[in-house]
Amino acid sequence: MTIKDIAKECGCAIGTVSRVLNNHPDVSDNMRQKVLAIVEKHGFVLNTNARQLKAQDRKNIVIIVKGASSTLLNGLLEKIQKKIENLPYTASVVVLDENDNEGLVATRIYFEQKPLGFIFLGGSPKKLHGDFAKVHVPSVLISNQASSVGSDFLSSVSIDNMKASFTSAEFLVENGHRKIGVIGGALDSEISSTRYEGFLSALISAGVHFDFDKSYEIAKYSFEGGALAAKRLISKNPEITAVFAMSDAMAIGACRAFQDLGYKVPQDISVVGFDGLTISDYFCPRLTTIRQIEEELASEGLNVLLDSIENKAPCCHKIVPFEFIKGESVKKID
Amino acid sequence: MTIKDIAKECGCAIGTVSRVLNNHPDVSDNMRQKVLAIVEKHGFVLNTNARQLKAQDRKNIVIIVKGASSTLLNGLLEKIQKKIENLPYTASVVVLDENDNEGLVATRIYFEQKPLGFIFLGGSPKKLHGDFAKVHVPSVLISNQASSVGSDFLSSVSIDNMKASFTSAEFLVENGHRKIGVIGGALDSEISSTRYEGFLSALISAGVHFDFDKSYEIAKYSFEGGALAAKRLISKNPEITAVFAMSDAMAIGACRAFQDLGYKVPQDISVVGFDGLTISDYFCPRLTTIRQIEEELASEGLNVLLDSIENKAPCCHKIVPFEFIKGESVKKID
DNA sequence: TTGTAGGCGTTATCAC
DNA sequence: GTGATAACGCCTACAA
Repeated sequence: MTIKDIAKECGCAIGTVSRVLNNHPDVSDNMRQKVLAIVEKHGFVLNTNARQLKAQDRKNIVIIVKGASSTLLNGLLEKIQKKIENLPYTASVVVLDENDNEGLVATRIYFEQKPLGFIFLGGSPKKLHGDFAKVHVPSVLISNQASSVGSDFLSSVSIDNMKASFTSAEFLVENGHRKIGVIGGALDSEISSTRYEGFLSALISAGVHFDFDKSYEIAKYSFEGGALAAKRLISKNPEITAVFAMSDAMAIGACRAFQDLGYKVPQDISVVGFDGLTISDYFCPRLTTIRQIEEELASEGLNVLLDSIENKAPCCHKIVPFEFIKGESVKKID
Repeated sequence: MTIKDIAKECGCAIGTVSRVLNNHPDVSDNMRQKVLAIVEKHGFVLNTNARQLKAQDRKNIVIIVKGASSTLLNGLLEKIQKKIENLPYTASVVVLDENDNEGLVATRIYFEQKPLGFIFLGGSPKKLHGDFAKVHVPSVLISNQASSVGSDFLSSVSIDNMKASFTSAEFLVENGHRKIGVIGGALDSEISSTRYEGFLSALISAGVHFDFDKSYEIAKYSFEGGALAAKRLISKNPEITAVFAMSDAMAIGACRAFQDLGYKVPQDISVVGFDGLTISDYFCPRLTTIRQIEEELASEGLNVLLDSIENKAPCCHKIVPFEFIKGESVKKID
């Protein structure tokens, strides 16, 4: 069933049908009704491929979500999709797992679909090198800093990770903690190293020593990763009184592991997280954490992208505010 | 940049370029290399719209996810996308929030894109009536039963919710609980009413009375919903010794609320959940729950859909096994 | 082995 | 207001 069939059945030309279906004004009411009736009768709709082939301007924005398990990213995704709905664009979503390479995927999609732009929800600037340099459409990385990529097309919106981790670490120190363990990602990840830096400078400015080999455990950003790392950490360094975890998921995993080993949180050991996931407010104990404000991240991210797309604004790297959540997972010690 | 430009630059005809790009055998190696080199140099790829316009067979499957916040669904989504990648189909994803109408959205997409089929991750059979009846392509609802819809195109894959909730409730009863509260959805939702039915029949067969008005609290399937309902429940019926929550999220919310009110779980009150989310194994206490096996749900769901698409198999409603997780959130009482 | 040309379903620009 | 007709980018007989 094509526009042609409709035209034939209607006894008119295809142009007329097209005009009706595209709400062009220059069609007689009479004809319009007639066409509409037949269209309705067959439940006919225009072929999207043909339209887009013709109307050579795709208005699609591709959203690439890294790690389906992150509640933060899913909240963002929903918000952004909702916003785009009200704009003259469409959005398509690709969900990747931790091991996929978002840069490669984006590059493939770029050539296949020629979207207007990309939004990366999570994902690492590290993966946005190499092939991705060929992608010459505006993109924005949300929740991570991407200035290190040095691309003319890639913007980013994130919180000040350094300051945030500084704040958390400072809070631990202020509460009397001196022997602090860290559960974080490998330091070749920009985000992990930035958070580590912030943590470290808080300790340094408080005159607290930190022994990397003894007190830093590398883990995956997940419940399981946090739990495993917590066990390794406590066994090689049983004196620690607090743990700085680089994500809420890790923090929760760590809490679980500590409880399993007979330590109570925060009575026996304090834990701080990072992200401010919904669950962190329902977990027992409520997590002390850094909340990334979804609304802020989502709307700023989209704004930056649209500004690049519509006004050819140069790429930029925005910092949005975060919130320190006091929670209940840190105990004051002497 | 089109096939034509490549041909010109290459000094050959567009047919040759097309053949190279489609891996046709009848091209001289010489020519092939030459074309490939130029294609590579420009990073050129064929226009998807034009191909599909021509090859009139769209191979797209649309996945509609209801409620971005569910970890269960997101795990499923990732698995299904991965599976489809290895098949001669593409998949596109739409994420809806709790308030959207998945039936309406699917209907719109059906007419706009004419996909091969739909996969609903979560969502309610209730919403798949009405307009959705016009959607004449195979679809499958995953994690809920859809036989009640009575559509010839809509299959479903789910666990036996009745048996699962029976199992949970039975476990509570076996552990000495007689005064049990329920935190569930409104009973006009098929899933909630089925789970309630299973719960009830376990109580009945154990000779335990259940007073709906006094002991059933309607809540949203979320942490917050569970927490609010738990507070209402305990204030109107402080004698309960256990709570049957219809989702892990609700159960976690309830645990949080109980702790806030000074009740310890499971010492003072027992809680069972439903879903078997990853967090349920990390929460403190570990949740007693029903695990829906993602792998099973994902692969069965896709199989059912593909069987309908490829072999015109009639729609069917499959039951996949669940797992009862004992956890630590139920205490044996006398 | 390679080039040519018609057509996929639509839109838009012409005439009429 | 309406009807032809030429693109859009690609594939594929068919011809050379």
